[in-house]
Amino acid sequence: MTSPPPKLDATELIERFRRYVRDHSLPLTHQREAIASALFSSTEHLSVEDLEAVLRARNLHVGKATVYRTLDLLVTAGLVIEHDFGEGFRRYEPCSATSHHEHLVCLECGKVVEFANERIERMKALIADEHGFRHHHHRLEIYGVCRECQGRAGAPTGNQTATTRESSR
Amino acid sequence: MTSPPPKLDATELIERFRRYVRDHSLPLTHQREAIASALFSSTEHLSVEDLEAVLRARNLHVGKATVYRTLDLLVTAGLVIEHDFGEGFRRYEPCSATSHHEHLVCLECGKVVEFANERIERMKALIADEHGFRHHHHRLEIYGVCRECQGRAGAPTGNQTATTRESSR
DNA sequence: GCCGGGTTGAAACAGATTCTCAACTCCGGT
DNA sequence: ACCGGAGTTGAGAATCTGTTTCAACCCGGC
Repeated sequence: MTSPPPKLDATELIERFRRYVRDHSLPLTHQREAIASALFSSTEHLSVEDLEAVLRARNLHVGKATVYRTLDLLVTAGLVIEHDFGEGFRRYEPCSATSHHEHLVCLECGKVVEFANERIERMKALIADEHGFRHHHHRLEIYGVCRECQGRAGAPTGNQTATTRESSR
Repeated sequence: MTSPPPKLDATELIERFRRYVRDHSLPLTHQREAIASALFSSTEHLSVEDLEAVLRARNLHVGKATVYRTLDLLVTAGLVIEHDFGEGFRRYEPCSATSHHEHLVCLECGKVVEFANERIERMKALIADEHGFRHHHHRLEIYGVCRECQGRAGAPTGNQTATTRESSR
């Protein structure tokens, strides 16, 4: 009922990206490859800041405008999913093999766990129907404290997953 | 199964706010009353911009810093709920009598319809459990096109509810 | 190798929210 | 009613994410 969704691997995604770019007669620039590869090589939900860190670690300099533009392209191509967890900025996730999944977000360490639930899927369609809405997409996030963080209970936060950062907003 | 949630009325909420402020030995300023009263008198999901418009219409000048600070106070007091519908800014809603409800958001006109669903409520608790999360809160929004907007199909948008505004982000 | 359209990047810009800090207001004690 | 001090206010500056601008540059077809 809830299962860990396997990801398409990075090379497969890169390949699809190349195909997409080619098929749309867009130039395949170094920057685009660098950004796509950096994002696809991660299984986290990366923010632009995270992504820039990865690029920097690889000694690549890419302007932020290009990062944003390429992310938009990847989203349009359907290879990347954009998330807004209410932190004041967006996160990007390589498109997984499983059609749709929801997120559990840890309020302490920022960890994000994915889950899929067929029943919720059906229910949201039903509810949209009931209210005369043509369903387009939805967003379900459960916020709480993960098992590990419950361990060091009440600890005044501190550590952060690769995916995370102190979110004030 | 899904029902229109009745709101606590404005005077009740104002009263609670006064009590909260008093009990915490905070000064009850004109600005605070003005902001609370403006927000409580609406059943919409107001943005700060909306709220400032209401205040302006009442011929009250309140600095935006104060608006934000008072909203934080109201949220902390548990009298107002903060929402982020991914528009790039937040909306605020007077705390309703019904414990919890979700939102249907129209992508065309920005209308927000509320609904409550006991089954989803139970399910999200279950799922958090399954993954070892101590559930804190969640967020479920269904985005689609409302009946009215389906009527003038494909119309390039345009009209907006009181609650809304063009959202680019 | 040449050309032209699409891309890039630095910097300016935009919108929401927060911070700064001097002036001011609330309110309890007198 | 008056004082004093703690907390609040507001104008503007600052911050932060994200977008736009535009001249220089790169990709890919010829």
